[in-house]
Amino acid sequence: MTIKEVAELAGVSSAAVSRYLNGGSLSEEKRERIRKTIEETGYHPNLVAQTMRTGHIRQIGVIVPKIHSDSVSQVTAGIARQLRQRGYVTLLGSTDHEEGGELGYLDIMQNNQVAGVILMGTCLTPILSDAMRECRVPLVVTGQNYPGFACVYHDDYNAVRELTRLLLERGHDRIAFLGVTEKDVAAGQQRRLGALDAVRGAGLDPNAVPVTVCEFTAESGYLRMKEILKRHPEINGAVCATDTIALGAMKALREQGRKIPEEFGIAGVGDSWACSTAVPELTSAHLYYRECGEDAAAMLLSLIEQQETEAPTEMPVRQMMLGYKIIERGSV
Amino acid sequence: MTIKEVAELAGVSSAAVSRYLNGGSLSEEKRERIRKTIEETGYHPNLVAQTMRTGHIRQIGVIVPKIHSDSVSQVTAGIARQLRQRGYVTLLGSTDHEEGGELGYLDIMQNNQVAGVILMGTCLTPILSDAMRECRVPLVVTGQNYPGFACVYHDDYNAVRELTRLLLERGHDRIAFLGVTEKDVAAGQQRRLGALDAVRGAGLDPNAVPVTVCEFTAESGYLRMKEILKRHPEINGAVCATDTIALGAMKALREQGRKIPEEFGIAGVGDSWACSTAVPELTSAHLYYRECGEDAAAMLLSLIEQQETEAPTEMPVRQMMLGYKIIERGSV
DNA sequence: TCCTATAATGAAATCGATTCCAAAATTGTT
DNA sequence: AACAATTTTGGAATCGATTTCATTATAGGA
Repeated sequence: MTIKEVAELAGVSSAAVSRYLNGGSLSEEKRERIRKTIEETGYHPNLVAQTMRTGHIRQIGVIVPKIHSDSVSQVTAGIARQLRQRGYVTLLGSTDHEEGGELGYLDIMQNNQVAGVILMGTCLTPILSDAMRECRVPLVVTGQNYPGFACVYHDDYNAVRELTRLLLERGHDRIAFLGVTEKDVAAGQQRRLGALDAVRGAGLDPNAVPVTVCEFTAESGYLRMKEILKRHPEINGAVCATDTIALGAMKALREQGRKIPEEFGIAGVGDSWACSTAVPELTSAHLYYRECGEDAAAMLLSLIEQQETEAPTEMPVRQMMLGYKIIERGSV
Repeated sequence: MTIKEVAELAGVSSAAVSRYLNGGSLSEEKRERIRKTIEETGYHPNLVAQTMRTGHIRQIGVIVPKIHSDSVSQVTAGIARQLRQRGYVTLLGSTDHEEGGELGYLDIMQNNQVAGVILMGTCLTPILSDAMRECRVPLVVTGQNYPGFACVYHDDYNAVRELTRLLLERGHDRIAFLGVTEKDVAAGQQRRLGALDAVRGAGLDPNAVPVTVCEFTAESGYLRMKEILKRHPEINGAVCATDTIALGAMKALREQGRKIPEEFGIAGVGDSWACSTAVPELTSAHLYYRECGEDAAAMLLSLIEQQETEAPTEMPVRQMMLGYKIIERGSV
């Protein structure tokens, strides 16, 4: 079914049908004939042809490091939900943490003529930064604060700072920090800084805090925790950059017979569903992943609409930081 | 940058440039001039225009019930990976379990002129079945065996049967089954049948097995398990339709002071990462989610390629069942 | 050298929509 | 009734690619 065939059947020109669909002067009589024909034929305009002619496409590219991950899929759910509500569809690209995967997808998305891109940030390399700057369509970053780019991200620093403060208040004053790669500014650097600043704020020596770097897995948390317990048997608490790491670490603590929370306090970040199935339940900082996705999508769409309507006035880069909520459970 | 501009710069016709890109007779001299011009300008053909002209689009619609879920995101990762490898992109639609959401997305995908659709199945309603049959592009279902449609799914029945057999062999001979809605044939009906048939196979009475229906959450598993323990204090084992439910159920068991695995055995399905962080670690049936996604994508692409090349010969519907692997851990 | 195959070439048609424009129809004003 | 202003209308151009087709250049064979 094409617009021409509909026009033919309704006995009008294709221009008339187009005007019917998009608004334009049309006699009531033809309007009715066209309405009926479209109803009977079940005609839907071809979006590809529409895009071709107008240059407007309602597809948004979403580039994520690995869709199979609790936090990533939550953010993606938020994005997809918001986009759908506003009549857009999601073009998903999952890099599987492949080196330079974002670059490839940035190209793919642009070849597909997407109206905008949401990039879930992990490590910002100069080469990626360049590619992002050269991106011909609006772009919003989630989960990281990339200076100079529109971002929606979490208050990682204060979330972990408060979490650590809670541990210290509970008397777990010789803590270790199980972090992730520093290449990841939000989850790596910010969370570590938050933990160490809380230690400093309590009048303790941050240099005495054992700091280790884990993968984003429970297995890695388990192994690193075991090492720390061997090297620093005196510690009585651990702040972990993610829940997964914390849950792995708890296994190591059980093996060593450390009593949680009496002799040892532990906390994670992300408020994963698994927190409440652990023994004891894991204290964590809730981050608003879904909202992050929704806000990022909303921000992107407003950038796109701005670009389409207004003259290209210079606009300020928008950065949005979302709060957090400490969920206290039995592990501290 | 359009093909015309490239042609202009290279001093050839746009037809020549098109032939350069798609193969066709071209003198070595022009070939070189075009190559250089494309390199200098960084020209990429406009995929929308290409699609417009050829009718071939390299986008696949993927409709899932809820992207924020362990199993769903694993399958999606497999799909996206396979599609990317073969030069396709993923148009993601997450229905958030909204009533009739699949129908809406089926329309959206077709309006976007996708080359094919992968539908992650949950509940098959007659109305959905009709919509799927009316789908104008090839379609593959994952996770469910919908008769008459191309499917890639798991051996849910035998996975749970073997799991249950294991529990019984370990002496947990008075088991309960914590299932999910029967509207979901794979996770609801097949898994329940597997459990009950194993009971029957062991010479026990399947009618004596308490069966309950949970949501797909740990909280729900916790509540239902608590009820079962109150009503049937004699039971000494539980087979759960998902790991999440099982992990929730374990919390109820702890509260009641049931010793796992000495006095009580429990098992789940899905081999979630959280299985190995539980105390004791949860025995589960590993389902090949990622492979399911990859195989579904491969199957869809072969259908598409078949359709594009061959005459429309009548082809048999392909149904692929994937195996499972029992991962025995401390909970049985 | 001449003639026939074959390769190379670009003008033009095409995909399905939107939109400009000039012409036709309708309305309102004297 | 005559004219101006406004609305309605469909033909044709357009978006950026591919592909057909007729034509020209080249190669190979006698």
